[in-house]
Amino acid sequence: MNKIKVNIFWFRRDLRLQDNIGLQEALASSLPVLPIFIFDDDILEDLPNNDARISFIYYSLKNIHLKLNKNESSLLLKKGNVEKIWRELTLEYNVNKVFYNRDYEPYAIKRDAKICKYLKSQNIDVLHFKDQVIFEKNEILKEDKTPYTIYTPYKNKWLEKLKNDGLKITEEQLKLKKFFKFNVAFPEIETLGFVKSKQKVYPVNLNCISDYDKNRDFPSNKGTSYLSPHLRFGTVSIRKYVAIALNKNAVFLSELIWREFFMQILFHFPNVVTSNFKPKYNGIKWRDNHTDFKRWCEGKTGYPLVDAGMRELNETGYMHNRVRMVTASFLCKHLLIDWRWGEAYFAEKLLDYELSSNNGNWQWAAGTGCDAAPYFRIFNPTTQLKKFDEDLKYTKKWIPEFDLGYSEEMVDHKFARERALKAYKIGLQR
DNA sequence: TTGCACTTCTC
DNA sequence: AGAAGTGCA
Repeated sequence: MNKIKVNIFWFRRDLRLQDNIGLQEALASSLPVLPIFIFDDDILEDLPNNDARISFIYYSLKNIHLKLNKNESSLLLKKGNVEKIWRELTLEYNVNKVFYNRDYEPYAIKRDAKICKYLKSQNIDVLHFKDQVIFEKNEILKEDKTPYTIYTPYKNKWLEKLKNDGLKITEEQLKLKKFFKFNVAFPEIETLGFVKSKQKVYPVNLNCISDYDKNRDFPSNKGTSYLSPHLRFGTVSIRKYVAIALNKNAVFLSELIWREFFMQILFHFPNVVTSNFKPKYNGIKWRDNHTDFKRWCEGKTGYPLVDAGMRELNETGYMHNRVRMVTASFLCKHLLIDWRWGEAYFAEKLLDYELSSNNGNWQWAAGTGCDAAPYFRIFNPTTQLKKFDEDLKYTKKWIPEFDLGYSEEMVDHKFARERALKAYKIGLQR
């Protein structure tokens, strides 16, 4: 039997048709392009079947599929062991080239290396591209060619390089005709074994960007961009938003640079996944208190801003940035609980969960990270509430029973503060 | 080597 | 005003 000759584009965390570098390259190749996505069992096994991120991925893919349908093509959706699926694909089709966009997480790097090796053993060319960042792994380095570990000099170099290189956004018309013509039904979400999540993903709020620096710290303001889940799964192009930020707001742009800063930290220092970036903090003796941890998770600490934040997270999969700092600081400092516990909880709940940012920011809050908050800087959850939610609008939104008299604080601030300072000091001496 | 600078504060 | 140290040029 004659197998059909195709090139394959492999969607992963770039779930869009517009300004998708690897996809553009695939469509510029000489063969019809078969677009595929694989739900990876190794990732899925740790997630409940109604996980909101799975639903978001599913509907983003369906969207792509429907657009392809208008051009007599389809998105080929697979689920299972990634290596096994690639073996099947190469049996079914005569694959000439495979295109994808690079991913920099430790798991993805390992997985892609394995798939590359297999494909090359089958004499299939593999072409991969930078798409999810402006500057990747080794593009922003110090004079001595080592990676930056301090944000500000990294940012300065990043901005300088952008100025020199310019921002390239592909305005090119999508070559829809180049997609492989075939028609497969797109499976229902239940057929794949998933359950549609009740949590919703907000569209990007462009309006917030021009006054981002003025509004972003107030959780009841409409100052949130809601961009993060879209950047996480690539339903929007980072280049588009960097271009907007360059015109409109330097603080907003700075947030996008933080994203890349932590991505290159994770790439160069993958041990941060399990260890303190600064080993001198390894001696801290955390209180492994499961009861206290549970109260934090459920938003029952008695500190209104902490509890409102945790409840927002539990209900919606989002949490305002300012409140993320307050809740994280509270767990690490007031409760003296290992930042890894908090990191894992956020990883489970956040719609925009990104290993590099989540890890980087948790280590920042704990004081163990690169360029972290000093260990003796301990957020006062009451002062933070007064500063950033004075009218209690945010607090009351997430704690409806607030007015009926709010519960007692689970730990006294002054006591907890001193306990943390002592534990960190002793830890540093160990 | 030395001087400068360091996301998001608290009391 | 103070907290302690160190990455970077």
